[in-house]
Amino acid sequence: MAESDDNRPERISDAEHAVMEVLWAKSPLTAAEVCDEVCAERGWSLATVKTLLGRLVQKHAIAAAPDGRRYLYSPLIARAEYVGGESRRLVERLFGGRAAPLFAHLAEQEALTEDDLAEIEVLLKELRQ
Amino acid sequence: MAESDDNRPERISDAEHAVMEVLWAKSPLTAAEVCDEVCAERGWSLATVKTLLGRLVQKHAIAAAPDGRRYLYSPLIARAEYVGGESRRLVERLFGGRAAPLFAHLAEQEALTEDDLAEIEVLLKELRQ
DNA sequence: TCGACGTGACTACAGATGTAATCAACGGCG
DNA sequence: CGCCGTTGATTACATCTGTAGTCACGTCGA
Repeated sequence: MAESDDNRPERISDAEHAVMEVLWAKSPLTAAEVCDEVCAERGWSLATVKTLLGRLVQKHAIAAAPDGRRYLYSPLIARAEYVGGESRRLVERLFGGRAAPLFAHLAEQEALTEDDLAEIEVLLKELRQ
Repeated sequence: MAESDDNRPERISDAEHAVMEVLWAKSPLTAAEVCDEVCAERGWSLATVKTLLGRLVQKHAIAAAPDGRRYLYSPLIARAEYVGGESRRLVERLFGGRAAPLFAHLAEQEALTEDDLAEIEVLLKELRQ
């Protein structure tokens, strides 16, 4: 057990993230099926998708289950987990861990819609009870 | 006005961001002074800081004003600008541009302190009036 | 049976990033 | 006046990322 224990999930890059989104939306999928979902949108070739899938497997972010002579890929980490981690990273880096300033920023930038405000209001109430 | 317009600020990497933080906190500073602020914390050498400063100058993120035989570095982009951009990028990538789900996530992860909640409540009221 | 095609493995390669050493020049101290 | 240290510039180099080509192999249809 030399040093293999990468229980700390490795960083997922931007392009890799696009692939993850596809698998989170629907899985398991073959490489070709993943390509069907993103290749047009991002202007990728199937080869690119294969590379990304390979890297994600290495990073233990997805699993490759043999199915005949190809693989079916499925996410190993939950979307919520990833999203949570990334959010926390950002809040940490930019706002010293405090979420309120982030909220203030989004508000200033008018990045908050009426709907957002309403939803947040509801959430606040729930958290407060 | 050929094509020079790099008005879109180039991407600032993680390490570079650390340097920006120092300059946002106080500027102008010399390379050595910047190093005083971060080298210990991040385990960097002065050489590393110089490289990062150079790259930031190239990216037009900071300005280097000659002062005798060295430079004084100052931010060219405001922290609020950077922070705003990064926040929006994240919300865009992970939540389809909607801020409410981000908030919900932070709430779930218990990343929101009582103080955060209070502050956000106040902000909400302001936005709502 | 045989060849076209789907498929994963391997390779490629440029650019970004993290981290730093080395070099050359200038200016102040002794 | 000459040497040393400070400083920016240049170069280095491993790794990660984005994007893709190539290759070998096995399978299915003709």
